[in-house]
Amino acid sequence: MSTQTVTTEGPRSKRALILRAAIESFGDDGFEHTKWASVADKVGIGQTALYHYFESKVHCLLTIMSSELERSATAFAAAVEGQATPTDELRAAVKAALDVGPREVLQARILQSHMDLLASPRQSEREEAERQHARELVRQVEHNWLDLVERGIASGDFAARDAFQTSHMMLAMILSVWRWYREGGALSNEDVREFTTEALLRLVRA
Amino acid sequence: MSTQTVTTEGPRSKRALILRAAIESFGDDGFEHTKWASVADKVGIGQTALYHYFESKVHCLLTIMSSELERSATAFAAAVEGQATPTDELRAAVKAALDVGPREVLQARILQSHMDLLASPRQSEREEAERQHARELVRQVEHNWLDLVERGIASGDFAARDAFQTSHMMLAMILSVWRWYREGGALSNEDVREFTTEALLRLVRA
DNA sequence: CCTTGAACTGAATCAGGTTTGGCTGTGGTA
DNA sequence: TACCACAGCCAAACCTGATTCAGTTCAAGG
Repeated sequence: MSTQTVTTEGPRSKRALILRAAIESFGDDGFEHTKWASVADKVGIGQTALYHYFESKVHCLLTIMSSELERSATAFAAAVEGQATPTDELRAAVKAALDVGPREVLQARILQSHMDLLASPRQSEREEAERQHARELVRQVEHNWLDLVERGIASGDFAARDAFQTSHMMLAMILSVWRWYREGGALSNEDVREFTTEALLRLVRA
Repeated sequence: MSTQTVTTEGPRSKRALILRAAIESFGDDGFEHTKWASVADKVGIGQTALYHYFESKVHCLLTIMSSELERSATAFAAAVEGQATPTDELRAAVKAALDVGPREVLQARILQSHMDLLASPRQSEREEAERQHARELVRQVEHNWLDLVERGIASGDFAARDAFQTSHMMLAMILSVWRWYREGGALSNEDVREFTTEALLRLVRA
């Protein structure tokens, strides 16, 4: 028995396929609107087989959210690494945040739409663990930006203003892009990055 | 028979009470997490009585969203009315958007969390009608801000930059407040309004 | 009184996520 | 070679919570 979800991926594992299918479905049709069974269909397995890999539909969602958070946290660190000034760091961080493929866009949208899920505790042990993990990563991402702002203020590159509000606002400005941005729309990814970077700099510059 | 929802409020109608209870529950615990029946309990009626007023749980949610959109659209119009310059208009609009009571904060949060619901069509007629209505109001609100930006650019008060991206970003900056703001927290409503207004002005000013 | 319709209800029904119990095939090992 | 453990899978039963059914109550108007 047991719905002991796998931690070490076996060679025949369909975990990655399920995640991929779930991201597409959740991203395109919305989480509550997609039937868990339809994800199974997409992968080509029975509905109950899903429970071999995830404890529940929500657990799968939390996993997707964590993975997106993980990506954006590490991308930030990598981008900022070795930049000369806070201004350059900011440019690099924005590029890292916005220069992503279509799957990451979907993940970002999914993450944003269900951020509130991280607020209240989960019944199940594994779900709760995943939630805690995601919360930690959120803190990490927020901390990354807060730190950047504070470095900028300390160095005099950025104006001395409430760093907390500033960093939250920056994050909101960046993430808001996914609300309206569509691949192949009037504005290219490059355009958006350029605009967003300048907007952020206008916001913080001394 | 029929679940013909009431359009003209009768004197014994509990519609307003239901909405009030639903806003509290959806706002505090989240829409998917609150049981429709518990809303009925809160009001003191049987679960099925809810269907006399709303076609479904989602229909109630859509109604709440519309009402919040309506409020913010008209508040914007009223605030901007009669201001001398686009800069003054912006100040007034931000004040109108952020100077709201606790119930409106909840409604704003509910609205944001379920914006994606407006994307895909609904099965039921009345739900779909309410969705269309809400979409129209969203367009209206976005249009309000876009217009403001364009007026500002035309008058030379604001710098000439992509008005579409600018207005979306402004909206995001304002709405992001509800993600972290809590009544009685370290920052007063006044503080936040002040900070946000200045941030927006820095963003658009020529 | 009698009728009408808003307001309401308890008892089904239904949909979808989840649990149960068991089957299959592969890789390691005695 | 025989066997074992366990990842991977499934059909059918189950449970929860939203929704529908088939009425009942009650206040106002004629």
